[in-house]
Amino acid sequence: MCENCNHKLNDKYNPKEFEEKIYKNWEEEGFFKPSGDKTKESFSISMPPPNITGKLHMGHALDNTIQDILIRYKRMCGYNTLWVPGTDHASIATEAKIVETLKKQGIKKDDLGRDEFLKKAWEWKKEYGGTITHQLRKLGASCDWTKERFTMDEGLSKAVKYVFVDLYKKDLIYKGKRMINWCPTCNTSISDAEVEYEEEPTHLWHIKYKITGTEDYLTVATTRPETMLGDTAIAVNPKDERYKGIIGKTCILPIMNKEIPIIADEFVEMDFGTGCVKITPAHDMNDYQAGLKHNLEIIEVFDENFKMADLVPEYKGMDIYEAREKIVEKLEELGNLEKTEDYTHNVGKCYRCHNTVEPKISEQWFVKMKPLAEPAIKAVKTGETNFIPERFDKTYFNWMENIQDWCISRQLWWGHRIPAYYCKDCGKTIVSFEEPKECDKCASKNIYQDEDTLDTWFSSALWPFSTLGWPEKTDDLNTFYPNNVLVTGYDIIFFWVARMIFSGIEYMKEVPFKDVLIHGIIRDSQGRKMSKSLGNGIDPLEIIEKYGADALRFSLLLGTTPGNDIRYMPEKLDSAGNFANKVWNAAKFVLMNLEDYDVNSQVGELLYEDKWILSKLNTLCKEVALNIEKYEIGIALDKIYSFIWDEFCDWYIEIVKPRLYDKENSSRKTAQYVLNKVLCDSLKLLHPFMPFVTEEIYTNLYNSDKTIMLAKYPEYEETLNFKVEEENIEQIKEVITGIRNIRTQMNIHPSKKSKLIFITKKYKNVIDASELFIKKLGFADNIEIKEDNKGIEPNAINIVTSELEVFIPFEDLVDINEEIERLEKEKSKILIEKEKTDKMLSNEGFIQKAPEAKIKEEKEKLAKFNEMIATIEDRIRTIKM
RNA sequence: GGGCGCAUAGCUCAGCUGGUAGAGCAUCUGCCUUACAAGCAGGAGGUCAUAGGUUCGAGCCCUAUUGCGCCCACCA
Repeated sequence: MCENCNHKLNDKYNPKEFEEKIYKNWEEEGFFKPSGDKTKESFSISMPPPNITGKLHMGHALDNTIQDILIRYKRMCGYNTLWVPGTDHASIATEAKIVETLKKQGIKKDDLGRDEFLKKAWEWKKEYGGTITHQLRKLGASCDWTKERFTMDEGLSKAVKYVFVDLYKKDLIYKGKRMINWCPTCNTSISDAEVEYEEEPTHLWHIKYKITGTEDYLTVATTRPETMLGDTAIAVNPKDERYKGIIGKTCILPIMNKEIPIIADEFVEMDFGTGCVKITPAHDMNDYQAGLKHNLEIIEVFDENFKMADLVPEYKGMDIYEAREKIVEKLEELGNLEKTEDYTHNVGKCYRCHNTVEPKISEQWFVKMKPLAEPAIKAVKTGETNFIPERFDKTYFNWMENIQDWCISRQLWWGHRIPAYYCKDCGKTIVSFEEPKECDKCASKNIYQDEDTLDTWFSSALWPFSTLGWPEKTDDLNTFYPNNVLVTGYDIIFFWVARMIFSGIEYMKEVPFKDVLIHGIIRDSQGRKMSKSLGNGIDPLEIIEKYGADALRFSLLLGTTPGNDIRYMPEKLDSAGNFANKVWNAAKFVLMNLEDYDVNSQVGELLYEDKWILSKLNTLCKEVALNIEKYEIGIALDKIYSFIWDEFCDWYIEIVKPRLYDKENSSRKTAQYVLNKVLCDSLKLLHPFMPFVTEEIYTNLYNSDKTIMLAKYPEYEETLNFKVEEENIEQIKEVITGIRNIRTQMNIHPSKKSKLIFITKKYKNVIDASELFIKKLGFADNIEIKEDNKGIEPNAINIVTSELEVFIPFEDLVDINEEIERLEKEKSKILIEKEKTDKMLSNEGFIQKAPEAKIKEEKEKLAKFNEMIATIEDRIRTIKM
């Protein structure tokens, strides 16, 4: 211990006292920045940029804790690490938020005009856009804030423009009139991925259409009677015997009293409804396709605000549901409504506002997906990018292989404005990085820019390289692309992960990340999704306030597996807090006992227990590293937890106390050395998971060192592998547990000491060397070692373990008959175990086919059982004599 | 319609390439032992959803079934 160490840990673990201070210090010291050491391998992560409208929720806390653990671990391992933070402009969500804010001030978006609106938006961004990044600091995220980016900052906007122009030139972006999804609430087109389907109860209305020139009717079943005003055909399946005769004829569209053709198309399912479908090309994806195929007229039933258009004056201006009602009434009145059935179907909803989306024919910009998807599929197939857990590649393939062109234009103002310009005079479209001064066809200066902006995901698709300075050829790009891992939830594989993969391949000629670590979503204690409307969300900031960030992080990760949802139990926080407190107290103990310790002093010979704990620690180092490399974070944390609590605190510290309290003890310094080393390494191992407590303790213990963050992560060392001593101490532990067990059973107070008589030859040295702590932990005042059990009085308790035999002469406390009974019980327990082994070994198949090592192991076990049984039987006989 | 996940102690979950089940919380018993009562020591609690199969051996692999959940597709 350093001489100038005057620090003391406070009596109580109180994270509020140090978390903020520590984080500030880390950031100011620049510890989050890459080491810049080019001789070291690099390791990089791009943080999934949270929306600027957002505030930290449990999902962010989980996502960023995982990333922080990985980056802290790699940093301590000596890698040149970079974790790039940033935020996303989130076009739809933000625009909605700003519109809402303006509305409260009595201002309408359209009255303000585009430029003024954007001014307000940037003001809003400046004021609230940083909220979440400040909250991430509370969590302990060790990202390099000096490299923080925003999807709409200058550099990233440049990248977006560059990509748009380039894809256009490559003919991978085009503008066209298509049927797209339109959100009437957000007032913009959205992509297929942005539509969520929800089951909704509705009706199936059966409507009769009169076949022209006959008295016969066709019945059509529909969920959308209001769109019938725009019907331009009725379709049946060509194979349908029922309708064979009428294909090619016409029927009368009720209300409109219009003659429309009866056509045949394979897409009509014969066994659904009546087998007749009304075709409304303007308002249904399938109908639109059919309309194109059969050259049908496209009649829009709704106006641009999704109110009824002027097809029938009576309905003009009505909203969809009102019109539906009125039209059904009208049909009934006309006698065209055959029947109404209850029906449940899927309705498309906008993933942002959750209102029903409408299919709409509209001119939009699209990215041609097939050519981009192909190499992106290949990259995952060949393992250039791996999903963890693996099963998510199926989700990815399924989507990528069936992908449709991506609608990227949005009728919004907040976002990257599409770099397309139109000549008012000749109508030419000019897509260019710079705003053109004149039309390159007719030289007209009468040019205007496309009003639309790009899908927010268009810019985030470039995130892993645009944040590193692309399209400039930067040093960072060279060093940190591709990223090593992307950490995100399965809910944005389509939105983001897939799009980053094809963008990375297209522009960097290399996948953006090697691994994609997928985590689940956090649910409430009843398994429900956390949501604003349910009000069941848990605020991570409140938890940090109450329990500290370390406890929150711990509670989010202990016992979790990649890809699985987490049901969040607030009780987990108690155990997390208890653990932090445990570490704190252990450190306090070590500190108290190291006051007179000089780190530079000669270390004496290591005792059995010293080697035992060092060997355990050594194994732990190896396993934890392996687990983290495999992204088994929950397992790694569990191992560290049980090492610190069960091995170090419950055993080693207790074992070593007598040595420490005896200032004359020759091995006292060794104990101090081991305590110091084990605590120090444990803190380092734990640091990526619980950065704050570990830092607070570490810098207090070793105040010549500025931070634990940059300390070397403990590694496995062959010289610290003490298998024999490990086994020896495990045996002693078993005996001590046996002694405690008996004493509890017999209700003997700790203050009553006893004598312990060990029967062993093999363990004589171990017991001699361990006498001090065996006495303490075994409540003994005297230890005797004998080679056999001759002459032991009958009223002594006998404890038999696989390697050792111990007697506790409790004399008058022992009832001989009870002792016999107890020994018989012990014997039968072992017999049950022995039988299992017996059965295995007497199985010929086992002997023939099981691996040698396993057979040997079982044989040894059997021998051990036999020995134990013999020992117990011998004892019973002796007592009875 | 296609795909995926989950089902293990009272609760929430771990369980690696098959070797005979673990943790936290809760519960019971005894302890204020000078790091920690936010603690220590000890205990109880499981036909690993069901039925088959593969195997010397299955919580783990295969098949089927049941229940719960998710994703994709979109039959009006």
